Amino acid sequence: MVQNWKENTFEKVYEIVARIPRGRVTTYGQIARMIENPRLSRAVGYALNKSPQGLPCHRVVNREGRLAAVFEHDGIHEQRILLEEEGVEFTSDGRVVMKEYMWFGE
DNA sequence: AGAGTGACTCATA
DNA sequence: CTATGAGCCACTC
Repeated sequence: MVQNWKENTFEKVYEIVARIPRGRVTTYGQIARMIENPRLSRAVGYALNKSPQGLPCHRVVNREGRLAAVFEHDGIHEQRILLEEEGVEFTSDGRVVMKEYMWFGE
């Protein structure tokens, strides 16, 4: 059915995010490619904004290796703490070492 | 239907 | 490196 393809797409986004292994990160664009909509990166971000609770959205970063500014409150990046707990390394710029920790799915 | 916005990305300068 | 413009999709008014 095509009537709720949108919900389907969003569901896929949630599934993928929930599927990100511990200690790994991925990007919006990568998720978009996984759901066969490479140009959906923007909508993916929107979907994550409306994402249900319990989703490890802190493992989703942009191409630079940084997470959305909304995750930062009072000058503290909670995502960094969470990811560091999982073993993800950061550069001195505060960016994730994408080369080592970017997840391309299975 | 049209315009504005946003957790994005890419190409140029 | 930063700054801009453009393309993309979904949502809201």
